[in-house]
Amino acid sequence: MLELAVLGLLHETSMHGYELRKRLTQLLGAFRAAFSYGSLYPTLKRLKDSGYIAEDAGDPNEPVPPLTGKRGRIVYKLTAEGKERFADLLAQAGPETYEDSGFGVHFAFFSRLDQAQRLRILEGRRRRIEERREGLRETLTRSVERLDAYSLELQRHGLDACEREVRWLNELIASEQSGRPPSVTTVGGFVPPEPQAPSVHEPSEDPDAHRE
Amino acid sequence: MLELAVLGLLHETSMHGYELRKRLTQLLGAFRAAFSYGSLYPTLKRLKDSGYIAEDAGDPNEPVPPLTGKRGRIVYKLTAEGKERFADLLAQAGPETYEDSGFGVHFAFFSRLDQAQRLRILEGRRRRIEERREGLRETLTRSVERLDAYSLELQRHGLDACEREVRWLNELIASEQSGRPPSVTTVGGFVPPEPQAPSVHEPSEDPDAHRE
DNA sequence: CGACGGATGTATCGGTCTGATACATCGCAC
DNA sequence: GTGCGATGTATCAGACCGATACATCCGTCG
Repeated sequence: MLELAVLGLLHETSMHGYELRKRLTQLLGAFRAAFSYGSLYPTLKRLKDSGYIAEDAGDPNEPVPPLTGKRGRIVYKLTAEGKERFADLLAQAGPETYEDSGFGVHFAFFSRLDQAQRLRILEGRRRRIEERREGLRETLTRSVERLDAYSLELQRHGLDACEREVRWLNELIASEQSGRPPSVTTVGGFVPPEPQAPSVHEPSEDPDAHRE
Repeated sequence: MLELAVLGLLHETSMHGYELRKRLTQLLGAFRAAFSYGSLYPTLKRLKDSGYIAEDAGDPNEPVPPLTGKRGRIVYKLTAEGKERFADLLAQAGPETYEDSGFGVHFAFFSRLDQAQRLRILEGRRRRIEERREGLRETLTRSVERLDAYSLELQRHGLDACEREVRWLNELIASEQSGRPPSVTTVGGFVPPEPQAPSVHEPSEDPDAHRE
């Protein structure tokens, strides 16, 4: 997972470890806490040994900006093999792709996938969340007696979060299917009317209508 | 974390590993995926070696229910030291107590803490989520240009989730402060009117009014 | 009847990630 | 000029995951 994230970030710009972590934290802050240096630096070393990234000996026109002497920062750049590797990792969707952390990383680089791949991942994620949701519903209906008030409240909050995410995913999937770029300002569940030919049959209003 | 969760579950009933994992998944399904056997069984061994749990040689009145022969299930029970250990772990709130997984486990056993401890943990969690929320807000206002539409959507969804959780925590905190048990049926953000003396000043309607 | 799959049950292993820690430099404020 | 926070690289012990192995029990289907 970290590997994919690092390659993805270096795809945009060359960076050193410290900055990588900051960008990582910012980019994935929504879905996972943050990757720590304890995994970042070993990963960088591994990627370098594999030839996916290489030390970037600094642009001559930017002579080591603030840092000057000694063992300063180490800037990494993506190699051609690295780009290939990134594309492979991003496209091949293993089961962990739909887990919280994995999904966040994939989603962050969605613009590098085509529509079909995006749809596949979104639907896989939705399936995963729906399973979690069903589990919670079952717990809430079947074992109300066996759990104390706090546990129940926890289940309820989890269920609510699942339902929200499924709705979010449904909007994204509808967006993709209508060929439209991701939400312009879908803050309150409001989708702005876009000027577009009514191509297919539009899954209507029901946010839960899709198989099952 | 797993240690605390296992001790907490065995506090209620003696169980074997397989069932422990099922209960674990159910109880914490809302906040974390699940603990795997790869960490559960080593933890059980460690807890047993430490004397916090012990093999329960089966009730004589229930002579190994379905399983009969060979090396069947191993039922564990909590020892006196285990109960102490559980109380310690549950009460001492380290920084990881406010992380997703840690908070879920603590919350699940809230009924074994007193009101003051519950409030401390809820407020700590709220602080953590507020920090995450502020980070997301900053990203969304400051670096809109630098991120593509999908990354922005990810941030927005994360921000929404944070805001919801803060609101949830505020309700729980208000509940605790008014000495009332956790929500009876607070499904849609609706708090049923409860027959109770208007003890303190009731923080009114604003879900975000609390310091800051 | 036997064969097969799925739930139950215990257990280990390699690998990933975390949290703590160490250490060194830079720039700034007091 | 001295401390202090941000920048920067790096390692280590330990927690946890995913896969795998293996064995039993039970129901179903040919």
